[in-house]
Amino acid sequence: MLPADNLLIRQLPRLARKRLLDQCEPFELVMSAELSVRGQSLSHAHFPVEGFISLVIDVDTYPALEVGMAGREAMLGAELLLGSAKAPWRAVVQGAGHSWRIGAQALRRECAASPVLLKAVQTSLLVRLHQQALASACERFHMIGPRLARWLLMSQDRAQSDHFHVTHEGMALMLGVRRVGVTVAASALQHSGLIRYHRGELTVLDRGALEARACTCYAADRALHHALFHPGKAP
Amino acid sequence: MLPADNLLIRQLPRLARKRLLDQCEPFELVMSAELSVRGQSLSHAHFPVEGFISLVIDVDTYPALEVGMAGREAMLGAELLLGSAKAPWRAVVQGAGHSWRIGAQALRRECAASPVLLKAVQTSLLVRLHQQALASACERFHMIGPRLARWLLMSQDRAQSDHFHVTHEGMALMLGVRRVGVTVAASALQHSGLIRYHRGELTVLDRGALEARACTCYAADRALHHALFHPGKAP
DNA sequence: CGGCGTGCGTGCGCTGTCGAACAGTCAGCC
DNA sequence: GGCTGACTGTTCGACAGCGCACGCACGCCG
Repeated sequence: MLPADNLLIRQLPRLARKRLLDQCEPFELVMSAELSVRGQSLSHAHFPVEGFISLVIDVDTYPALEVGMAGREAMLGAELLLGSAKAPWRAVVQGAGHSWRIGAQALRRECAASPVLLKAVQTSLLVRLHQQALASACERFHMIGPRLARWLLMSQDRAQSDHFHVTHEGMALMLGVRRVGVTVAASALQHSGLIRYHRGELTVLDRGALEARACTCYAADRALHHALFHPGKAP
Repeated sequence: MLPADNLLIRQLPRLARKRLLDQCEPFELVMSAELSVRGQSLSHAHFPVEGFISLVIDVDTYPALEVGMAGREAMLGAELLLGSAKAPWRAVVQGAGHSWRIGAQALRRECAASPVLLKAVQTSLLVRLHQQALASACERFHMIGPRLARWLLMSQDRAQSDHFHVTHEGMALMLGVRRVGVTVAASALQHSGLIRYHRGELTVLDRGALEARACTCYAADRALHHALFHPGKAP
């Protein structure tokens, strides 16, 4: 793997990048591993290179619900800047792969020493804040089909592959719906030839069509990310 | 009004408080005024003393949806610390009253100069992040009745009065439901003697019973706030 | 005092999702 | 080669909330 192939790290100037990487250690993201559990502070921040991580919240006895995602375009643990409070969510590995991780204290130290890193982490946090606000509305208003399409697109972006491992059950937990609901929605997508899946192996066949079926939140999310990380540039 | 009767300001040590207030100017929160509009950066941060402010997001053609609240226990604009990006939400005054406001640049300057202020603003931001995550789940899973009860309690806390002005239409916009849905839920509460209302004037009669009817998010929200602002202390 | 706008209550049919339960199918393993 | 566990598909009744539409009541203002 290219040592800096996390986009947040890659955009750092050479010196700052080296400083940061010196403090990081490689970490293997293992499918379904939990990098943090509810009510505990995060010990490390992660900069995924290949895999990706979902932030999942549990309320009452309801299934589960994804409230955020972090892949190579972002980081997990930007909120460590704000203090080491216990988070109400779990961080679950959704896609296996390599990542860089850095201890909470070291991250704060590096941010204090490197304004450009600080800025990157802050922006990452701002993205999270905005994404969560949009996600609230998505959960309230949008239907399963479009939400599933959106989730597939976002996962594909982060998995950097048109093929990844996920079951209906797993998607149901992310979307906060029943497994059966996902089966219906996914069947429709498969029959239309947009995706193909078989026993947990899912392949995206037609991204364009999927984008057309996704709720507006997908486009909004990308626009947001772009606006914050590349202000001023055309899309 | 007591000059520092915003809880965030009040908890500052005397010197830091004075420094901050010197940079602030009084600002009148007028009912239904919009302190920021979608897609524009916030020009000032606010520390409400009496009124309170809702963060509202608009998606597609759907009604509206509240994604955050700020009253005397908090501040509006903590995210200015992270940069001055355009926010995807509107800030709407829900309860009239006094507030202190400070320019975005001045806020950043003061935070740089006063670690204790910085810490307070950071904690405020962390609270927002956690609240939004919980709110997502609330929007996905909970029913209108409990959500309405929760909203009434949260509003009462911030209005610091058992009486405030709000119509069914207004509550419907906050909860992202139809006005009729609120009418039904509110009637039930009124018939049970928990609240009383008449043409936009609403009074909470039985807080305890309301808490029993509210979804778990109300207790969760309070616990969160308490844990972050008063770590270590018993509830 | 009569009109009009705002706020509140009710009814009806529709639909997306839920909960529960069950059947079929494929993969790997002893 | 058959068993076992994981994954997928289907069905059924129930129901919360939706969109739409109509009616009523209060209060302000000319």
